[in-house]
Amino acid sequence: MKKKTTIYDIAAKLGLTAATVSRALNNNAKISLNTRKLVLETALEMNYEQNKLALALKSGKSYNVGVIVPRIDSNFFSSVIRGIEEELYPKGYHVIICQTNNQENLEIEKINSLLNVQVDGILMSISNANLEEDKGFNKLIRNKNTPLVFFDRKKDIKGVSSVTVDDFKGGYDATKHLIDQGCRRIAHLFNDRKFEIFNNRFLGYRQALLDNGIEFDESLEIETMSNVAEGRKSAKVLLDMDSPPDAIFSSSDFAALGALQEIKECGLRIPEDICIVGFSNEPFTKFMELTTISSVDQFPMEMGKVAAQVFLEEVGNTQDSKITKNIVLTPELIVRKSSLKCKEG
Amino acid sequence: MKKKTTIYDIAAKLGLTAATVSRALNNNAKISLNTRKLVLETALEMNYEQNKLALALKSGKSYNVGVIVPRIDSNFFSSVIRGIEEELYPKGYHVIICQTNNQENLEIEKINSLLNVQVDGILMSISNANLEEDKGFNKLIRNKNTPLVFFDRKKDIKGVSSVTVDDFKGGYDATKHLIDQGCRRIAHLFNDRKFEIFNNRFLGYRQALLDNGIEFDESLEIETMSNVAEGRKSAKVLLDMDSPPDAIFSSSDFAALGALQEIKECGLRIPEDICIVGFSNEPFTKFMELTTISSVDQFPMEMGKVAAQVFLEEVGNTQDSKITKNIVLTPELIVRKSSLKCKEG
DNA sequence: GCTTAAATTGCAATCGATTACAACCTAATT
DNA sequence: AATTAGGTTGTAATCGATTGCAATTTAAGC
Repeated sequence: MKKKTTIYDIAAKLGLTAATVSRALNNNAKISLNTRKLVLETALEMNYEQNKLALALKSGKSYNVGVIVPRIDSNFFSSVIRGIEEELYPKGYHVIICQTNNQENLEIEKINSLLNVQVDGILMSISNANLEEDKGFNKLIRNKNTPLVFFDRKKDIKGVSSVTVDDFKGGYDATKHLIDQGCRRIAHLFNDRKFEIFNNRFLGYRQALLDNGIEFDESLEIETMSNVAEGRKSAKVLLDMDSPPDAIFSSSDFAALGALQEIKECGLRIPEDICIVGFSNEPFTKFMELTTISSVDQFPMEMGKVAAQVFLEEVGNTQDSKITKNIVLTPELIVRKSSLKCKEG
Repeated sequence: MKKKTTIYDIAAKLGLTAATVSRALNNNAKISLNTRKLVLETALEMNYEQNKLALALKSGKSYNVGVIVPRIDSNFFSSVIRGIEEELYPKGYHVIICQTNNQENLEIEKINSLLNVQVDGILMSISNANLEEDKGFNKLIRNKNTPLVFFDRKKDIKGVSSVTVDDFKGGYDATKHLIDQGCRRIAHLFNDRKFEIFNNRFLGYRQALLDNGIEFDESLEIETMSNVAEGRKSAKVLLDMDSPPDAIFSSSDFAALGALQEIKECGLRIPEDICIVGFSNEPFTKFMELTTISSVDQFPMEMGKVAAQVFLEEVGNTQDSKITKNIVLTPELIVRKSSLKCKEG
């Protein structure tokens, strides 16, 4: 059984035409009941399976979508992809994965690569916010046949839909929660503000302070990359201050963890002395041995599902009047031990 | 710019034939330097991009591989997939993701689905070890055109290659390490032994005890599912014993964490009173605030790369004499605070 | 200047499926 | 009995690229 059987094989065996077989198989056209039954039986017998490649070429639809992420082995992105796959598979689509490692050139290259294999759409989280509108994107946009949907990290390009999370609200809620816990000197570990997501968390933090009559203190705002070591370093700086903060809101769970470790090592208590809230709801935040970490959940799987739905709408929409959707999901603050002073919260 | 340009468009513009254009584009046949240059320039001008779908249909190679996992949003599987993608993309392949949620029927369905879209190979981690050799697998094997490679969780089918980790050694090393730390009553939280991987960890544990003159005690061997709550439950059982263990080797990091939490809450110290070693080296094991958890690293990304290499060999091998490879990777015990009594380890 | 070989390019089939249109047969209507 | 409608099936083009073979042009050899 080397070669796969085609409709021609079936046709030959039955003394029919491929056209007839095709129609019988598709139940569609008016084929006599007899031949239809005959074809169906023979197809089963000969182990026939439709070659979707041929179909794709003929129909112009590959039923493949490409997903581009910086890396797949991060809880956030793999959860988004899970959502995408679960939403799209039942509709007949397959999901092709591409990683960029945050390299701009790879980003463009993989977009083109996906277009070459005739994907019906591309869902992506851009790695670099600074990216000017260049070749790859322009080509995507110009040729309206291939819908593009951004998720989480988007670029403002007209005609391109996006699904993001309300980072401003996330930052705001986290900060407000800390204020409600009685904290007044609230530090913020923020990440590169050139990224919309980080900037919005920052702005939410500032606004919450403002709304509650707390003046922001720039010395409490420390740029910190998203890893444990950097979190520790920033915490050290904060603890060395004359009047250290009584809370830290970190735009990254990893930095939050680093801060937590540093603070505990200095003999301070969490949340009694210093409250901590992170961002992203990484799995480990709830897997702490003692002090689970409060964090902001972004519902990545849900984000994937919604992005998939937006894509489905766009491919389904035959009109030229494509409506651009910019969907913003609402994040949710998950309060855990690291920030819960009063149990009656 | 609605429609994509094809070689026919180029040919028409140049008063040539598609055949000539194709050859010029492929540098291959003997096309005069003039026309070649002309074609190349025009192609660039018209923004031509090869339609890989047409190529795939013609050549019989889609340059797509399917990867089937129970779920993608687990650190282990997403790391494997990362490895696969990084290894395969440079060779011109794209990776299609499928999830089974551990449902057997979905497993078969997705195999067939992938075969229908003409993937050049399938890499998979089976969800259920009990699976009898049924339709989907048989079809794959019978039609030797599509290589199949198992990773991590395999099935013994002749003619099918696999890449796994030496779970026996992982279990052995973890246990031996605990013995070296002076532990003598070593408990084991194991998972469903119908799975080869869990059974091998179990056997490694037993063998290490045997080799070091420690008799195994069945009451210290508790079947425990891979989650925090179950880990706590089992730890409770162990702590309630007349002579509780002085160490726990868990076949799951999640169960290990549960045990750690339970033990700490009971006021016992780790590692002084009880040592703990987990399995899988989940990210959170090193992100503990105080007591980082020792664990066995399975090098999932490496596993993905190796599985991809095996696939590449199999597609590259035109001979009918396919050699089945069963590669076993060596895991590595990562010793952390939860099991390190003597600092001079 | 004519034959022959070499260099280019075109023709047409192929991959596997779909589908508009044509053709055929059968049975019903007048 | 002839016309017609309806039901079935075949013919051939199409999707976009590749490739063996044929055809043509060009250049070389004598």
